Amino acid sequence: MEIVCENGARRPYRTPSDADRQLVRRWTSADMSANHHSYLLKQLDQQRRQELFCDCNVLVGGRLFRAHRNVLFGSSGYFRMLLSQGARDSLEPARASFDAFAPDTFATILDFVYSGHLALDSTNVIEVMSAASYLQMDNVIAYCKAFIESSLEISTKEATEDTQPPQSIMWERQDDGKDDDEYEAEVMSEQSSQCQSVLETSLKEEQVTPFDGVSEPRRRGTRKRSATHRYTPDDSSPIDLQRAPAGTQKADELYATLPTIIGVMGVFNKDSTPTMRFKCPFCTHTVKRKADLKRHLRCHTGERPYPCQACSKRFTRLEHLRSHFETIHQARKLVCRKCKRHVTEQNSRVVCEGSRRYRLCEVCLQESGLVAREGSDTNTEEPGLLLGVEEELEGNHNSSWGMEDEDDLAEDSGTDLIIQEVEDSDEEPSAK
DNA sequence: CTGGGGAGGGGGCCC
DNA sequence: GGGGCCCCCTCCCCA
Repeated sequence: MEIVCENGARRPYRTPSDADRQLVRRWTSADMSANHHSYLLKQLDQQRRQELFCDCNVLVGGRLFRAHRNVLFGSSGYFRMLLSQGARDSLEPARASFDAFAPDTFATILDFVYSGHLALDSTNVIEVMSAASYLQMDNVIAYCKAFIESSLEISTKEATEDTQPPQSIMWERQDDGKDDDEYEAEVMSEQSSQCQSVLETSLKEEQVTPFDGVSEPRRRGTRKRSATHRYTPDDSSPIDLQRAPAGTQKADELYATLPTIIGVMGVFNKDSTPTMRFKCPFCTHTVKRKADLKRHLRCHTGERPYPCQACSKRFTRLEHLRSHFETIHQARKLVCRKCKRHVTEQNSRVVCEGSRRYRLCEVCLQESGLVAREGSDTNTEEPGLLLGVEEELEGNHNSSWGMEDEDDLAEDSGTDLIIQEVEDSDEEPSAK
């Protein structure tokens, strides 16, 4: 068998060897694919910039962006929904308009779609993330999350190294054939492991409990006893996405940086009017009120602004602190801890064990053989004395629910309160 | 091993 | 928007 070339020359046909096949296979796989994708994307980007074959007009805040519906369709869940609803074969350009976010924000996202380069910095990351959430672009959201975590990590390092953080980070997608989910998982995994290692290092150095920056929310009702955050002087410094301190005002600051577009359309009311809900930029949770979102953000930032005066345990909410204090340290519940019967102020006594207090009825008190002993950790108080203590605690209740400096608190607490300074541990002082 | 209760965390919603 | 209440859930401890 012979092969006739274009110039008329004849060559004998040779069965391809294994080496030939390997060469072809190698050449047609990764490199060629990557080059082809890159080349194609560049061509599309050039066409977009020259407004060639653009069949989609996007109006954002009065500024017109022209793009290809195929590209938008393939990049955004929102456009996928939008474009699949319209006439598929229509020659008319598709149209979309957004007033919810800034033109520059959309330009950043559109540049990413056409180039794989996402230009993030501390001033635009939240807005880009929110816009991406609106446009249902999970990969952009993942990059923004990674950027925020990276910024927090940089600030942690900076606290010890005192170096200037980078002003911005350009996230560039590696064209390695991975789909969005794989890439997102990889980015998040990488960032997570980096943050984890930094946290472990700082824990060893500072012997403090970890703050995990912008973390995944704990499952509802999940308690993490080891995550109690201790107040430090740095806690009062405000958060900056570029240099985020392990502090207490993170939710407030994050909340302040939230752009207006964080509001998303939710389900429709009975009268067909849409309800506005506020979506958390870090998870899928939505709330009706913006103030509730602020509260929710604390479960991502890990901040616990309300320390217990008695045991230094910290809480995310004042009401949780109050409940804790009344239950653990004030014995407000008129229930005998031993027999569980309801009691009154008159027929019960408060037993103090360390900083913990609980009530025992007179019967259980006698059975337990508890007597007041000077200098003992376990003692009981006469009702009169108890009343005086509670009045003082009431005063504390009104003046400051644990927002004061803990050193001062220890002094102010006085001997009557029988409040002990606990070790720097998250465990409750044992009452057993 | 299991069930009950205490403690704490988080969401919804009212004032 | 903040404070507060109620409810539900989960974890932990203990009998």
